[in-house]
Amino acid sequence: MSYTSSTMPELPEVETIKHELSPQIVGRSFTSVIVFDCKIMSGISTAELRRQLIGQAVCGIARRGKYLLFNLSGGQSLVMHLRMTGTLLLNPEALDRHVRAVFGFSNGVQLAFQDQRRLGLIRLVEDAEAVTAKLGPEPLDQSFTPRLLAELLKKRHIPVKAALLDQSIIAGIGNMYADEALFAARIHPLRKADALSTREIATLCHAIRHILRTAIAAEGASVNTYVTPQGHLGSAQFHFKVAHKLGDPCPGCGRPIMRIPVRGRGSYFCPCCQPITS
DNA sequence: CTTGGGACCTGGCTGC
DNA sequence: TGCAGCCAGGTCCCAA
Repeated sequence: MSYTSSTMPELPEVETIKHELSPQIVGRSFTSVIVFDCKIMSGISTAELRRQLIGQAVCGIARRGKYLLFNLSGGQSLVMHLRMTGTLLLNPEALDRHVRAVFGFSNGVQLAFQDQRRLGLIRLVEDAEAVTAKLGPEPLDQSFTPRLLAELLKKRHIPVKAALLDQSIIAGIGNMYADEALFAARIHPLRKADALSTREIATLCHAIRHILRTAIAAEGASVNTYVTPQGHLGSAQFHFKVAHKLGDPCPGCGRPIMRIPVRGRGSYFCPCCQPITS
């Protein structure tokens, strides 16, 4: 079976990027800003971006959902979202034609924002909270308990898969990890969120956390475009049981993995291990 | 509140 | 071999 679509950065990939960038960039200040594709920047000219960034230090790099937040010494934040095909690369040897912007730092480090499909975003904001306020809770926080998940899902009469993908309900889960979590919890993606039992929600909660933690330990999933800023391939895709595995035997029962659209998104699951009724 | 659709975007794939 | 057209999906936006 071959992978038919690209992985996009979800929570584990963005967390890995944060982890690799922090020791290189935190405490350093911007010395240069080059923008090759101004579409990536939202609402600010290159000249203005340069004027505001150069000389500012990066106090810290944080992740919220799938957003990467560079907190700056002047109080602003440089917010990046990689969307589908965005990657951040440290000190690239050559600039691919998909590189949209390059930031230089006081220690000589160069950071390239590369994005084949040009859906990624970079924004300079006064307050990162303005961007992240709409996001639901972080699934890896201690506070993300079965009780909280039950609270989030109980009024949602939508497919549970759609609920997991809704960033205002839970932040950071994308298509691949939603499928993996639902398989691990043996829940059909079309089950209504408000119809899950307490036991199913508890299982799903633990599955989400386990899947994400395992993927972070594997430095994310490299199915197509994703690489870490140091250029490593992630290996989380080797742990996948259903995501992007149409027709492969289910690791649970051996029957073929199926794919159905849920809210227009390809959803991989095992009809035998994840029955619609239960 | 929900669903459904389109828009954005481009490379890879399919089918003729 | 060439080319048109479809598809992938994170997020936003609009209509019903």
